[in-house]
Amino acid sequence: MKNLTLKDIAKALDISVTTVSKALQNYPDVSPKTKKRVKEYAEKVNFKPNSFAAYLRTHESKTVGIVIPRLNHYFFSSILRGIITEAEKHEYMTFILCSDESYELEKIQIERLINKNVDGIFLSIADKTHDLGHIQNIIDKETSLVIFDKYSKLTACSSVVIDDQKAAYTAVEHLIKKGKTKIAHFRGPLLPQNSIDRFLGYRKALDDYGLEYDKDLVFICDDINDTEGYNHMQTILDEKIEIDAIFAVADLPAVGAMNCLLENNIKIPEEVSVIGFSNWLISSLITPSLSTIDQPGELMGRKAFQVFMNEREMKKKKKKVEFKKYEIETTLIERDST
Amino acid sequence: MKNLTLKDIAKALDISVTTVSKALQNYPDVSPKTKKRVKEYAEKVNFKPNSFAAYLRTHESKTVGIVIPRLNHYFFSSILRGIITEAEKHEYMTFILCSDESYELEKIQIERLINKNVDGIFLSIADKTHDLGHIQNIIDKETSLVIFDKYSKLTACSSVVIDDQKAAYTAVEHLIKKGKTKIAHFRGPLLPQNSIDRFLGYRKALDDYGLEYDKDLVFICDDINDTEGYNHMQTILDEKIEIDAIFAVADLPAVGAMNCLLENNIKIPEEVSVIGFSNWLISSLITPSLSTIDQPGELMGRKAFQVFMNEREMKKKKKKVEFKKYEIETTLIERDST
DNA sequence: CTGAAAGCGCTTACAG
DNA sequence: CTGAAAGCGCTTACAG
Repeated sequence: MKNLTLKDIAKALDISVTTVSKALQNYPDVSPKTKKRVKEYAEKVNFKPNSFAAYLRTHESKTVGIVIPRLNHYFFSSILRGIITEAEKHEYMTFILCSDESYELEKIQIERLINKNVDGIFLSIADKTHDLGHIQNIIDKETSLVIFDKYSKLTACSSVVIDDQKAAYTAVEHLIKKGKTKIAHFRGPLLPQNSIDRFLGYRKALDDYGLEYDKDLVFICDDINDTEGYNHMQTILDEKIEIDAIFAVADLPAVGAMNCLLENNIKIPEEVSVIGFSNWLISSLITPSLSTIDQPGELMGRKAFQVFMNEREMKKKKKKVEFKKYEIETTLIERDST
Repeated sequence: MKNLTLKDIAKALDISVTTVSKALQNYPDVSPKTKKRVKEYAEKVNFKPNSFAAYLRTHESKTVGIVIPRLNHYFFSSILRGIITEAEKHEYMTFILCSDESYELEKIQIERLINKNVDGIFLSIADKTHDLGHIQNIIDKETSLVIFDKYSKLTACSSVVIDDQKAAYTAVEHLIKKGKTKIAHFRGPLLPQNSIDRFLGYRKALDDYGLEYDKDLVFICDDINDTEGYNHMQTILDEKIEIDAIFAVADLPAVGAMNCLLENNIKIPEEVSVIGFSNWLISSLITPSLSTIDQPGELMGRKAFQVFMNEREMKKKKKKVEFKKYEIETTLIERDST
């Protein structure tokens, strides 16, 4: 079944292609009568203009792309959901690509999106990304860019993030208020800003409450998964490091740590409290349920798309776009592990 | 920064646009010398042909679309990963849309994809889909279609699925071999073929091992989540229905049931064994860890894309495409809950 | 208010 | 082996 074209409609109604095109786009210089005829007919035959042909003239592809570091990841899936849902409302389609936390792959994926002429790119910078030239590249083309989750001070674009430092502070403060004094931190890798910020929030809470910072209580998770949490906890036990609480950079390492504690019959939260970060589905389903910081992914995704749309409108009106850092609120979720 | 065009290259090398185009596509009627010049230059300036313009001639968009019922869903995320990874290898880009298990939305999403001129659509039919007219619609256009996860006998297309009946049989057989005789089934909704098949596998295992089927031990999960599993288990306790095992249609209801059992201090697996289905990440992380059926999503996704590519090749060679049902192997994963 | 014409950036049948 | 020309399906400046 061949797709209908403007030409087909023009022929059927015995008017010109030009008039059909203008009528469908509501040009003011088409008579109401003609407009009505055209629109009714187009509706009847379910005509949709070919987006590829339209692009060639308008340079709008009505397409955006997302690059995320992980695909099978609760938080990023929530973000996807937010972006896609909002995109649909505005008749946008969304390409998904994954960087696998690799700098090289991230570069390639961005290039792919640029070559597909997307109108905008949504990016969460990979953990291993140490250089932002490829991101500058997006900005140099006329493609819009919105960064989410991972913030970077260095790029000329808007970002939708949370206040990681504040959120981490809240988590650690919560542990302190529960009477904990020897709080370990399972932190993320060294490069990404959010793992740095969560670490800083941890330190600040210790400082503010007069607890001494002990670098031997900080463990790095290079991959943010349960195994790393488990292993770090095992190390703590093996080396008899004294702790009474853990603040983990994310829920999975927290869950890993809890499983190690459970296997060793260490009581949670009485002997060791554990708090995670992100509020993955799993955190409410395990026993004991995991206290955590809720990081509203879907909301962040929606916001990111809205920012993109606004900036696009501004550009179309030739107004100057001001880049902003949008911060989404997080909440402390108290459960049984603290 | 304007994008380069064939024209720019032609001008730079002082040859015609035609020759540039042919050289880049390795036409045999271009001299090796010219080819080399063109290719080297194109490489140097990082030229990529505009895919929208190319589409207008070739009617290949190098774009596919996926419609899944759930976005934040471990199994579907694995499938996404499989399809996207394979698509990338073949220079395809992937649109993601979500039907939210709704028939109406599924219809709309498919129409959207068709209007974006995707070369192929990958679909897991929504639970609420009761009519397949919109799917026939894809087939009527020249768009390729591959169905995955949810199988339907009625559509003229290939599908990549598991043998749900056999997999369910294996799960229930496992419970029986552990000495369980009063096995409840938390089944999925009535419509989708896979929830029917898992139910049939359950019944067949009971039959084969001489256990009587008792319809009062079958509970329907309309939404396949933990809450439904929890609630059904609560009902069983409230109504003092005697069971010694549960086979759940998926991991989440199994986890919900386990949480209800734990709260009531009922020993797993001694008093009640629980087995799930799918092998979500969570099943290995909870305590006790959940036995389940591994359903290799990423593999299914890869296979689905390969099927699409093969059928596309066939079509290009004007050969007849034969639709097949590809079955991916599942494995029983024994853990602590059985 | 309507429409002929140019052009977006490609591909390819055809002529030389 | 090379290139002029037509055409994919739109949009829009321009003429009438």
